[in-house]
Amino acid sequence: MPELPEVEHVVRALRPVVVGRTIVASDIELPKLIAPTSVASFKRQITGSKITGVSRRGKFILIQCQTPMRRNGSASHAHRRNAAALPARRAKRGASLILAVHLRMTGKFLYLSIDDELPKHSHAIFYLDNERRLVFRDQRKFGVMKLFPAAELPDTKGIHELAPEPFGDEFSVDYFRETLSRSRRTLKTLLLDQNKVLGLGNIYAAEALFRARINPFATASSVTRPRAARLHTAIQDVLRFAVEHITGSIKLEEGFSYGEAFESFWQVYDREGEPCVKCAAKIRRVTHGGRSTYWCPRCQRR
DNA sequence: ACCCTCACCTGCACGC
DNA sequence: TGCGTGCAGGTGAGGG
Repeated sequence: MPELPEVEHVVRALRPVVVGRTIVASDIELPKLIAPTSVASFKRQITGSKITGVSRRGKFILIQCQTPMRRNGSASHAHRRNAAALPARRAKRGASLILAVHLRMTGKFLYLSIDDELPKHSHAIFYLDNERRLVFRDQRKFGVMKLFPAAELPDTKGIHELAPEPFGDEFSVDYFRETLSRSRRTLKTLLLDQNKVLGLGNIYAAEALFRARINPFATASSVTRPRAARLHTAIQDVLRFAVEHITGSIKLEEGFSYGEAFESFWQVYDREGEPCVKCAAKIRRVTHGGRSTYWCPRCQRR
């Protein structure tokens, strides 16, 4: 159930095992996973393409693929357009595609050998040229996959609106303060808006607010400069800590696990009624819109 | 632009 | 044992 650190972990785990591999065949068991693209079109485009890179934008996993040179009329429309627009030598290499994957709540990648049994909820299977399968499974079926020409990445809906990466220069204290000052929503809500602050989910938002000692229900625009700076630091610290401590291999089981350091890492999330680690007050929880917010009523008074 | 509710799905833990 | 309820780390649509 991934927030940015979990997605980053998946990217790092995928990269060494799939980059350089060619997808020789695929099965899509759940057409809505790739909608509105049809299964036939998806397979036609992806089959034979070589995975050239795996990266991340926010919580999207971006798998770069290079389609092979096509001989005749079997070329895709995108390829044909490129062939017309670009020099012949470039066109011969085929099209550059991106498979953007969002895991949502329960999406996972598995890297299986050919005789490993497919687990339940395996919705997409990519057969690689080394007798292995890259499997996407997703119990709740919320995950999405989208295949499009690499050139369209900057314009892709859902991606181009995303806020700057939390570890990039663009996500500065100034940017953060500006963003807060323009919103009258509560901090908790704002921190979950991927177009404003990128990478947090329900857990890390709660943890960042706790570390910054700021009330989740404070109005964003009313947060003082020093508090905004504190929260900015807390966001980066929380995400960085998680990225550094998530462990586990996609070769074996379900994506990732948390190292021992995590034992004491979640200080408020899922700890309703337990004593605050700093002041021993009882951690509180409220739900709105089906989502829980956890906080310490004493440390995060306002 | 915002807020709220609902929707998308399955499974698990809980209380009776 | 079962059954009903609420909850789950994400996001988007639709109405106000």
